[in-house]
Amino acid sequence: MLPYFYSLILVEMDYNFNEVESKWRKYWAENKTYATSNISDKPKCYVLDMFPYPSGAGLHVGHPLGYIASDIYARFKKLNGYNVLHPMGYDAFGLPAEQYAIQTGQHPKVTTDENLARYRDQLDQIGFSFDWDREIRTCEPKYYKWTQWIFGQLFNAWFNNDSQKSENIEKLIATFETEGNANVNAACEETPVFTAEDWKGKTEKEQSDILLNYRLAYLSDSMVNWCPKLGTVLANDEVINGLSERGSYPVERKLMLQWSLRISAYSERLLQGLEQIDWTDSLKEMQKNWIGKSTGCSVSFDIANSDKHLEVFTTRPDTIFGVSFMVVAPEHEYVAELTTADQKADIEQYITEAKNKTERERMADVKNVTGVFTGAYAKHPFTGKEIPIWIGDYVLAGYGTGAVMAVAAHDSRDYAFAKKFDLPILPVIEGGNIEEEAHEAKTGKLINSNFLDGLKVKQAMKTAIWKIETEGLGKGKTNYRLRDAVFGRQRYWGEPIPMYFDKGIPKLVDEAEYPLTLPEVDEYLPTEDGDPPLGRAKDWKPKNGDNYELSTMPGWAGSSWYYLRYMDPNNDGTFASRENTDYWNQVDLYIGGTEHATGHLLYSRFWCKVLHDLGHIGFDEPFKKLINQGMILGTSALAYRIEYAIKSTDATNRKEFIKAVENGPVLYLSYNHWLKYQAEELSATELLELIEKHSGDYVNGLRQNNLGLDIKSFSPIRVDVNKVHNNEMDISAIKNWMPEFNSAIFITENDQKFICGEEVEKMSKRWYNVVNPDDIVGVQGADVLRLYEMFLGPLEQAKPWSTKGIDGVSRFIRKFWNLFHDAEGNWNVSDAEASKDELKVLHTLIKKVQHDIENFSFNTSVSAFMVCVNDLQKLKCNKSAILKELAITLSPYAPFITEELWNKLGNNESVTTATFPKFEASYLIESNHTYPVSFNGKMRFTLDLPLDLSKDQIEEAVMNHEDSQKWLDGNTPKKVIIVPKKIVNIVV
RNA sequence: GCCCGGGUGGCGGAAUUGGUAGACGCGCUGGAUUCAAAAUCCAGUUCUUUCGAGAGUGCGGGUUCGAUUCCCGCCCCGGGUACCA
Repeated sequence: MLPYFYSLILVEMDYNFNEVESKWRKYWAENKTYATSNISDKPKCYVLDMFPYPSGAGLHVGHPLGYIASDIYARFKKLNGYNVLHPMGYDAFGLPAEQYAIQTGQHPKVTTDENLARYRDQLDQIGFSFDWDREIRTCEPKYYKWTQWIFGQLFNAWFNNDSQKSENIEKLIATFETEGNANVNAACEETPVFTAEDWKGKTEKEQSDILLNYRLAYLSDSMVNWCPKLGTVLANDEVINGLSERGSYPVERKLMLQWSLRISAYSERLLQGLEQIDWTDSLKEMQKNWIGKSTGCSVSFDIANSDKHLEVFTTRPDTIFGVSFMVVAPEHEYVAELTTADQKADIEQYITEAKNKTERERMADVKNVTGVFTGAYAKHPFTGKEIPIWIGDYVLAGYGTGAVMAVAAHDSRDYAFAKKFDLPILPVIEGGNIEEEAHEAKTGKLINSNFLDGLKVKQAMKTAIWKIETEGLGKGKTNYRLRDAVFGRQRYWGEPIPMYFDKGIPKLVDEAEYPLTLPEVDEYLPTEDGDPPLGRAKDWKPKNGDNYELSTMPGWAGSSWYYLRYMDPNNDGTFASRENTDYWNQVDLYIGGTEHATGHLLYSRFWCKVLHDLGHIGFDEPFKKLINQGMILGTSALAYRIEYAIKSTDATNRKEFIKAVENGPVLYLSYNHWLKYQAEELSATELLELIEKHSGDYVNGLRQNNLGLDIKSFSPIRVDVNKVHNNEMDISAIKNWMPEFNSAIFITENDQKFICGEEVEKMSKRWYNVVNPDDIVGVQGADVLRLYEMFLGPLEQAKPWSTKGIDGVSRFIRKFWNLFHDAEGNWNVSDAEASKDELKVLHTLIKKVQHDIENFSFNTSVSAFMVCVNDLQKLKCNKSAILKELAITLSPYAPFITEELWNKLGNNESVTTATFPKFEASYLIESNHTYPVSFNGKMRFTLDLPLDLSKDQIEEAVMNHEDSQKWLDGNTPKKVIIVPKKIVNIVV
């Protein structure tokens, strides 16, 4: 034990992060160090994080990963003279708070505010440079006032296919009034043609219904994803494998009157826009797949003995002569008409079965091919041959026309259908193994195809479309998979949709009445009539109409435009002034998880384009560059519980004794013992000896009664990772953690350590593997947390959290501190001039860090800092000129310690006002370069040569080297390759 | 099935994009300091080796003076997506 005063001195000498961090946290808040001005001569840089939903569990170490990266970038940009917008806020409407409200009756606002306060506290500890004056919360009326306003903009807009832009609905109404809808080319529901006279003759209700077909926000009867358990509808991206994203409850298809947004109108622009933005390929690919563009053509097939036509969409018009049957979806509108009398019973039964299948069952049943013949025939448009028409549930009602021309030879699904029902398979492209499988490749020449014979597939496609178009059978066409987004939610905790109904006509709430605030309700459940919770609100009536819309907006409404509000967060006259949105413009860097690829990131782009088209903002892509941070996984700690029974070596009184000892202690085995036992390097006898050694009395007692342990198996038991450090368990902490470990016996390694096994899995409370950032900050300091999270690996890669190695970063911080202090802990910085070696070390670092930050390679620059500090330590460098620039360079990564040292270096202003040092190449130039010399690719020796030698001079110098003769071994070199500043290779 | 990523020591991961593979950190080994420990510092640490060297970046081939990097064919892991015609 150390004398008390001695340990005090030790503490004094070390960097006291607690004191320093709380000091600067306070200073930054009081001086508004990170407040950003909207007026500046400086170039702007907008660095944004995906704002969090404040859940009850608080932040875990995975959350700050992206925030730290963006903070480093923002601080770096600020040091480089940019006016940086780096805000934070909360996506505060959402299901968990409402579910909690249903259970407890506590208002979701209360829950949300509590969670939010904890989030703020956790974020503050990590030292982010957020401008908290710009904080936004999507659940606050002053914010959602403008979410409602944007909804109004969507309601009052339609998409003109000719201009490929949204336009004001007034313009469309004017057109209807002067010339009807015949010449209007809009993204809309199918609407019968009418003249100006017809339009004027229609009632208000009829006009309203027609306009709903055109509006970007519209009410319609549509098939929606209904989740009975959550009591609400969900958008397509909120349904994963037939289960709800939140809570994983079953989802079914249901026809409902619903608000939707016409995002499908923007399919092409959302696709094209991807070309102009700097996102990762994988993310762009996800959006491309989600939009799902496919080009081909529509073809109309006459139905035999009928005046109807069956229209299909195909991407393979080249295979038209291979059509051997047609399949329509069970929900297709012609099914009843097509069905012949003798097929009627079968068809009806099939349709009933298909209807009763849930989405999930249908998905699970993909391999099981089903279908029924309708009894009807279509006529081939070119050959006139009769083709049977079937129904089958592999054809989806919602895509294309809900009917396909089946080319069994060249489509695997059609092939499977044909095999199952013994339909003809007609190959029309040479090659492939038609006996075994469909020949889907788009290569080879056409055969058995009349005018297409001999053409290559690609030519045949063009020719077929041309022929189909000239014969009036169909048209070249593009289809998109992207569906309109269902916008209403039958829930309480969301923005009220600013609509009311007046004699059944939906009308927009007057702008002057925004925000339409969320009314209070007695319970957060649907009403007895099945209305959403808002139906419970008392005295909630519109001035002029009958009732308000009762559904609320989905979670993604508020997050679809929040990046705009940060630009002008307190503006009460508009969502954000044009002046501010023009200045801040696009988000220069957006960091967030990939899970929002088909939700938030698509909706935000959509809203941005609409606002742009309507003239409210000057750009039509919100996020110029986007980086996805990888998920941080948990590393669970395992202790191996020994499952044993008591065995007796003596039959006498066995029962009694067993009864007496049956509730023996729980035994846990340390990892290495367990490993050896599994590998049979540790015998059962040896294990028993080990157990005896650790449990002394217990095993002794057993033996005295002629009893022993019979080891059956091992169960890996998860223990709290926060009580395990570098795989070593703190046994006393675990014993206090949960009663079941209290009397347990831990069989340790030979060095008395108990080592845990590992299991990488998602961070979750139930695996006891959640690590909170505040725990790390409390023990190691915020700078260490920041540096360590960056050091963990590439930002974009998913990686398990592990505290292995955090000590290395902690050591680095201490070494860095010690550069400024002598052995006694006294300030020791000299004003002497820096040496050439010291300058070289510093400028190598500056160059590296600058390059790394610009390329988002934060992990490697932490390494560079470590190398630099080690080198300076070896040089015993304490020159202020070096240390000053080093502090600025490190400040984006470790703001607290650098702020403290910067201040101690005699600066009154925050380090954030400094200028990031420029590296000077002159310090890095070496007069000599060490050339590795290889013979036939094998490195043999190195040679120091001046940098300014010509190739010939280098060759001469190499050949004159004594070792060269040895490796040449009397041969003359065939070739000498010299890569300047890199390598010399001699081929013999 | 299809579309993206990825596979490098005991571990996390580097490699200026075709030029000395394994930076940096963890862990481990040895040493210094200490009455002792902690902390700190120094040295070593891909594997094999007869100490000359040889092999080596998932596997098999290819291009090249030279391949972790480029090409072809496989295997495995992660993510996305799915009867989308």
